[in-house]
Amino acid sequence: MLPDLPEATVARLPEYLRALHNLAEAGHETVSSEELATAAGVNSAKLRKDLSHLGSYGTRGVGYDVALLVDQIEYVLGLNQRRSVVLVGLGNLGHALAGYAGFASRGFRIAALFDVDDEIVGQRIHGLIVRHLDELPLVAAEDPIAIGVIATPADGAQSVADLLVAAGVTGILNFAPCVLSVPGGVDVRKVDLAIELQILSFHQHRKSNAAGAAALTALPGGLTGTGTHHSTDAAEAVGS
Amino acid sequence: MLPDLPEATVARLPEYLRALHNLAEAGHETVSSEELATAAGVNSAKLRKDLSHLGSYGTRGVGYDVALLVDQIEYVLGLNQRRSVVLVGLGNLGHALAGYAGFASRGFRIAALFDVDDEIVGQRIHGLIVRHLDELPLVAAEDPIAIGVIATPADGAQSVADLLVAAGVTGILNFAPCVLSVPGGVDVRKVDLAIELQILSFHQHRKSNAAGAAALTALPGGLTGTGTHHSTDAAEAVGS
DNA sequence: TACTGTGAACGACTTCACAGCG
DNA sequence: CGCTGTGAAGTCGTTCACAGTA
Repeated sequence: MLPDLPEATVARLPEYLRALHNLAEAGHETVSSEELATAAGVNSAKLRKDLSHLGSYGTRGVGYDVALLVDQIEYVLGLNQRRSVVLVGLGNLGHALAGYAGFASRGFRIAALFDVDDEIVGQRIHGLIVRHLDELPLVAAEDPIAIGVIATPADGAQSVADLLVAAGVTGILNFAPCVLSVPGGVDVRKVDLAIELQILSFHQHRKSNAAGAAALTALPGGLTGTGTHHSTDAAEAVGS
Repeated sequence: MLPDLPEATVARLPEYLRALHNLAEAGHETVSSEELATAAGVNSAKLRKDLSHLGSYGTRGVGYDVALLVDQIEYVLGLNQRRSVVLVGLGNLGHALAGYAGFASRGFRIAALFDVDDEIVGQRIHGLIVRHLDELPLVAAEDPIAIGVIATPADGAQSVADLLVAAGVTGILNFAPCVLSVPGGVDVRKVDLAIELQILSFHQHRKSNAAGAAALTALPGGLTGTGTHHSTDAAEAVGS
């Protein structure tokens, strides 16, 4: 029933979905691969190939039906069934995550907040009482947890992951700066601010080192601006 | 001077760096590719190839000198020169980011906080006064800004990006759920919680759909546990 | 001997370019 | 005619397996 999607495609589907929601709100009923691609920040060939993997049917000469495509993508991503999310660690970051609107927007429900600090346990944050981490098994027994978000310091993260796994969680989003080891079948994704900054730093270091050399090897024709970037391509009109 | 590194390698260097710092604190003077690889959550072949791109010299039969490797990686990533970071948008998330310790830990310095909301401008957050976004050019003129972090709602993000670029910023970290378009030579990286959750959701949906089929097509030999995962490989000891 | 560094095989993803359909 | 869907080519990244060295 579910097609086998390349990881790279899966990672882009949520972006397509957001672009489609925007288009729907703006009143578009159909959209061409070219339009949707620019809205999502990719090129149209990639978008078409991605959508073709879903077996999704566009209409040649017309484009894709926006509402239909939304349904297809939401189905494939499993966004129909509401998934319970628990958040562990309510320091600065956890506090912010608890209030993040994007959480609720796509079928995710924050089921509980956990911490181990006595100063934090018992507090009400964005409408939920923070419970002690020890209660996690009870909560999980009541209402199966789909996804656990770890926003603790690095040293506690592995043991939190172990608890989550023991409670039946099969998807973990890790904000702690460390590697987690989990049994097979459990999916871990990592978000790390410091890593992102260091990658940006590399590219700047690279550019400033290249600057001297670039002056010497300047291309005849002198079109600058095609620098190092994996980012959104800003070229607006490539004259033919 | 700087070697040409594959993007995939660049993205892993910060993780190696963190692992190395941990090892150094634990008193290790040298480390083998195998040890470092597990500490960083990759396999050893990948690690060796990555390091070989830096032209880094390990010692055959021994391993890598921890302190030396730290220096090499920090140099390549450009972490020697302190880079100024500005943060735009001090809602829930921005507030948390302003207090994030990881910011300062690797040569990044928060130079200023900006917002447009009169309720927020003027507040002191983690030791810095929030300034109005209009003052960005002044701040940039005084002290060149390397990296801009956008933590605003999606609708404001593009114009913030434009202002940052106009102020000479060449690296942007975008937390807003939207695509930014920037001129060539400006590097944008995106962090999006909702996307990560949706990817996790996909894998769960996939697993639960596969469950029925898997029971029928169970492999002779019956080794379960090698599920769908791009995550840290949890295999602890693969007996030979 | 124990480990690194690396050519070569492999696999994944992207891009091209066009056949084919509405 | 315009646009999707897709084979085929090209690019990038990973893994293997071993030669070579301290």
